Amino acid sequence: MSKGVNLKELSQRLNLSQTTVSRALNGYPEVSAETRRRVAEMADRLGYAPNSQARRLATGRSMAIGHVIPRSIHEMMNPIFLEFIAGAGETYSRHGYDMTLTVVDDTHEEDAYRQIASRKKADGVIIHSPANEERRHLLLRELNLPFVVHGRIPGAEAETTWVDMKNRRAFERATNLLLDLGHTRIALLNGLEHMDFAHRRRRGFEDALAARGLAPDPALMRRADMTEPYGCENAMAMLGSDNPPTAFLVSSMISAIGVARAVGQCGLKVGKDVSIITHDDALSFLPNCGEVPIFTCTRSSVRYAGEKAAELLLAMIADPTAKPSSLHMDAELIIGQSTGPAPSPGPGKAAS
Amino acid sequence: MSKGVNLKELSQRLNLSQTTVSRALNGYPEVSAETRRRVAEMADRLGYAPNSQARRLATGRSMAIGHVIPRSIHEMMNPIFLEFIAGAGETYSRHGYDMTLTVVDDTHEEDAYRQIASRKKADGVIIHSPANEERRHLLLRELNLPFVVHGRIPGAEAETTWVDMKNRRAFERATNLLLDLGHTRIALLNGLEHMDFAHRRRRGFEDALAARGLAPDPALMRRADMTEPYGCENAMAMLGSDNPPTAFLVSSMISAIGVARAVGQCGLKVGKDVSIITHDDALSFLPNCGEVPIFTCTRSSVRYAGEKAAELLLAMIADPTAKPSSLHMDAELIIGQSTGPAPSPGPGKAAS
DNA sequence: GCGGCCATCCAAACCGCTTTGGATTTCGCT
DNA sequence: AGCGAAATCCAAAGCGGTTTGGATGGCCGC
Repeated sequence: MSKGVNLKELSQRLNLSQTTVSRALNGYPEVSAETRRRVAEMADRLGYAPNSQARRLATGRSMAIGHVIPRSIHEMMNPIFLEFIAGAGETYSRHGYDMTLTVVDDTHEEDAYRQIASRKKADGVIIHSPANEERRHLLLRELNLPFVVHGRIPGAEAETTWVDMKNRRAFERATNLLLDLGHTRIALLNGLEHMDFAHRRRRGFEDALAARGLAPDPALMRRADMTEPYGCENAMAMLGSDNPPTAFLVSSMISAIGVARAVGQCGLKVGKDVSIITHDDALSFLPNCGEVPIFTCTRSSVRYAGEKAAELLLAMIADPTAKPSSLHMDAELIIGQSTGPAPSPGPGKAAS
Repeated sequence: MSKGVNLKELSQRLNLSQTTVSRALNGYPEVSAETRRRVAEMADRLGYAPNSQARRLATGRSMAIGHVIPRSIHEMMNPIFLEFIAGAGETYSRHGYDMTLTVVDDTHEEDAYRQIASRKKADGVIIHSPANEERRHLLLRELNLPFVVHGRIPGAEAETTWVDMKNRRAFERATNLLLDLGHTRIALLNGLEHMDFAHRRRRGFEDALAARGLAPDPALMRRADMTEPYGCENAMAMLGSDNPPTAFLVSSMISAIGVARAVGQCGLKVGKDVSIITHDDALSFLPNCGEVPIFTCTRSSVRYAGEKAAELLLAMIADPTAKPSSLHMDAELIIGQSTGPAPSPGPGKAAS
């Protein structure tokens, strides 16, 4: 635990060559057990730790994974992004990799990737929240930089490695649940639909309606950044209209909380007068659990997705020739307190 | 924009030495204008970019700032942390620094710092959310690793560089506002008080009460992770008690939303029957603005704090001999829709 | 005409590690 | 004994930059 010796000093103290010491520490076989022991002991007596820059230079691997976040992402995806990062970070550190974040404004995103590639700042990157017409994967391919996608790139599913949940399926099931409860006027508060995930969710919603011969009502569909006020304002407007929805399908817990606030402000009860189903990314600061969760939801842990995406990326780096393999996760459909049978339509309904 | 040449190849193509090329590119004076031009031109024709590992090794500076997040932090501070990071990240990239995150479980936090120091992974670090009895700064001092604190370390204010808001003052003012509105039963939903910021906030609350000769009621004080359910459940319990509060002072928007939900569920109106003041970290996904913000709040941008903390750290690295200099920011007190005069006490009050 | 001073440029050392290509010793086996 | 294989270990060559300590040549002043 002293100041910090380097390999040279360490090897001198041991009367061994740098080669042998290096090999002993890195677990190569051509060194005797006894020597290895001596080396290990001296190494930690002197508090030796290899300089990572030197090691990286020598091995040609930067032992880091890059995440570039354009401002547009982190404006809205904030909490989800961090949760993903937290999951990925664990995997990285377990494998001795570092994680570097680059915050850039949207116009410099491409530059950021080029820099990572040309200056060898990372061995691979993660693509976050792919859009409908995505181009980053083409650039990365050209730069020869391994990557995995959190989400899917439409049209490139087969040739890329990705981790995603079944967005369409989840919202289809959620919609069916509402339909089964008798709701027919269902509002959709979606995320920005130029993002792939939101696009798929809408399809799930529409498919479920169509399967029962219902057409979606454009007046009940919104798309935007998934903030709390977004949920509240739109729900308020819809509930105030003359043909209000009896149920909401919401793309994020945060907006769902806003919807719940609106419902309360209208003097209605969530789960009784108005049903809400939300997607739940299992964010740690927005727990939706307990005996009966507050919100009925489709749940899929973003954190877990981060862990898995990281594993796939590291595997890809370790063996660049391997075929792309992806992870397609089902969301859980969890019944909470926010759903109930559709209220009977007739006005002036009697009690009980 | 070709594959990627290195300095050697570049210098050969130019019939110059590596020395000269390196100097030309790094802006040293001992190279003629003409040569510099030629070098620059060829460099970008061949798409030359210096290998960062090599440069780091040669210069001995890692050009990176480390952030280590123990699991305990990111469980609860999630969104705030990311917002800070986003601010800091901008500063870093503007100065050519990288940002590396290390996610560790609490027991390995110290190891993480030791590794950063001994393997030279970063030139400095940021200490996040200091506790009441904090020890990280001692370790970092011992490791000789420059750092700045986001928040303050009690007892070490003078000898460390930090960026913090005036927590005590903010909550004192907020409490005074409520008192001025006639509220006397004010509940405090605080963050975990083993953290310095929460501790200060409570003092602000208590000081304001004391100044008017009021004693805080322990039944109206809570401390915990600032989740949404935390706000809701506790507000619910307090509002259901036989001597309920008429106002809430909350440490985080997220919990405040929970409080608002509870108020609604009790059939009461926020800003009329019950007042709420929250601290607002100006998180981008929880906007609390508009003509009249939803919540009356004390606001201080965490993002800005991140930018500033990063600047201080980089300055400190550039000149290690400089005296510690800190940034102590005032929070804005912003009147929103969630506060109003205390309702008249008498039960069975007549209308209007 | 000559020493001195800039202005330019370069060869080589160095940063701290990994890895190649032997050298040396030991040992089993015929 | 003799020999090849196996076990250990090492000197030195990278990795791709930066930086030190000169070289070289032109120009000025005396």
